[in-house]
Amino acid sequence: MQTIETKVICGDSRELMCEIPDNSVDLIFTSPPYADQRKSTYGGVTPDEYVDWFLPISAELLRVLKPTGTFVLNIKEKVVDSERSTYVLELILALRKQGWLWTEEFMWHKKNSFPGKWSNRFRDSWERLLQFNKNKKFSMYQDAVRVPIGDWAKDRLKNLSETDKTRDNAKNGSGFGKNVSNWVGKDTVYPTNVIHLATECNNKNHSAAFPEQLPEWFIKLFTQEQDTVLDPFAGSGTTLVVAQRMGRHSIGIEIMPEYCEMIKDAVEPAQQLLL
Amino acid sequence: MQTIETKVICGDSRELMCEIPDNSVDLIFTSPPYADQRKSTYGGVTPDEYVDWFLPISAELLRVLKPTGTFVLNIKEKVVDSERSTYVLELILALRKQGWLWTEEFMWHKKNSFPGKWSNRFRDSWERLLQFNKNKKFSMYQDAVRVPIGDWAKDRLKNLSETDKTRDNAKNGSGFGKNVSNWVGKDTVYPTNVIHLATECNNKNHSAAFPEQLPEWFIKLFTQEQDTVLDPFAGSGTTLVVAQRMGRHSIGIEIMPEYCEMIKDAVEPAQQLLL
DNA sequence: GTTCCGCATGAATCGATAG
DNA sequence: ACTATCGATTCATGCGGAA
Repeated sequence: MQTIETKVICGDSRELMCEIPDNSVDLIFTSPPYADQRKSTYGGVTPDEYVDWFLPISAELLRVLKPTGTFVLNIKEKVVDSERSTYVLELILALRKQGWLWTEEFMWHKKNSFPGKWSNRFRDSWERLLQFNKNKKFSMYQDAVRVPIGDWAKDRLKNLSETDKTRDNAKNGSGFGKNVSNWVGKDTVYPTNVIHLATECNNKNHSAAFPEQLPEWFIKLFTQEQDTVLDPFAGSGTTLVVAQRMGRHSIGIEIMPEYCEMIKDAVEPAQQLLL
Repeated sequence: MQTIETKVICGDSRELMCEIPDNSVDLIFTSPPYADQRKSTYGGVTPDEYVDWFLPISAELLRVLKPTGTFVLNIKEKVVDSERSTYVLELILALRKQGWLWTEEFMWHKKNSFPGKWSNRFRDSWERLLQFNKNKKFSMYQDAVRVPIGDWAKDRLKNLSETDKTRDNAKNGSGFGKNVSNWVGKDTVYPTNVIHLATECNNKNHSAAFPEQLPEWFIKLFTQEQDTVLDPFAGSGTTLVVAQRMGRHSIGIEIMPEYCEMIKDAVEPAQQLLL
């Protein structure tokens, strides 16, 4: 019997992250408020201010993340005056200067982004998932996210299986059939850096910025049970809910009181995990 | 009867672009050599040098492009020392300083990306298609690239009963209901900014960096017949071949003599177009 | 004339080994 | 220590020969 802790902190990430000890977090997964032209909305930071606003927070993230931990940032720049803003590009460069390694850029392909039409552009149906690390060596559990092999394989391999396996065994004779081991259990493969998920329909009363499968995928990939996940912009709490369900400790910080209450309702204060 | 001209120039883009008149090109579609760690390979430019190497070329591109024209750049940064290089980000910022507008970033999802397995990353399965313009107003022929409606949309529309539509119309007036009425009975929709194509499998004697459908899509989207397409890094000539077949004039520049000959063999010197 | 299957082949990346 | 080269790993695709 193990306890899974899910901690919700209400307030500003810039002030409250000091409560979190150094090198204590295995995964940071967050989707910060995107820069917006309009001020005075939730987290209304303009594109110009964005990097300066973010850097103090990421400095704290760098402090609390374990050396083997990973920071995943879900973000997509908006269109301002017919152009894509460049603040995300500038943020990546600034984070590297701050000491982060920019390990990878995953792409989330939002399959069913809602229809719409503009004269000078098509619907935006992808978002960036930027992976940053403190060191070149970090924890990654690739087998946790294997996916079924593509449909092409079913057609190609269906008549091939039994006869081909025996033939390969006979031919090699001596050694342990190298090829055979490749074919056996070949119904899953490793994924790529393109993540194919539908956006969630907001069937509940609150809408999340991303579907539960998105944090789930990264939590599987970068953490094990009993590890700790941090979301400094918890929003409606999707990351925390998923982390708790998956047996990971989690910490969420959220500045909007109504979201805070929502998260507290959504998560159990302490969940018992059977080991 | 109209003549379609396909011009192949052998040599260095930096020197030979001066032959092209100002404001004469409708679309630049190119895939420059990606930055490479090793020197002394084809186009061996290191990541550090890349921006400085590219800017003189893009200055010429800015000159020859029509005010309503579009520049599409296919590129993807490699991994260097366990990190993604940042030269593409820096290039985008530098191009904006040079006067280009960064209108959009399309995503090419390569379904059959190069295989491999590593301890710290998955296979890279996408490339950037950066769209730059000289002005906010540019030519775009969206109807030319309509795609068959996706299965998800079929399901969605199928389950959408009359009452649903009325209710939605009543609820928020504009928006969903209106769009749906546009959709009903249609079997094509506008695409998104994610392009889903497999790379060409080179069992032929020529290999191209990208499949013909890639330039084809952008040529459809940004040009009409009799327009002019430029590829300053023509490579095996895919862009030119496609442009010619689609009834667009084209100019290609290529520095490697053997590729040059290949292109000249692949394209007809002057194609007769029946109007 | 179809359909089926074997095979080669990539805009790759890491880690070990060698100079 | 620092760089250059090489082998191992892996999967979707289209061609061509076979059934």
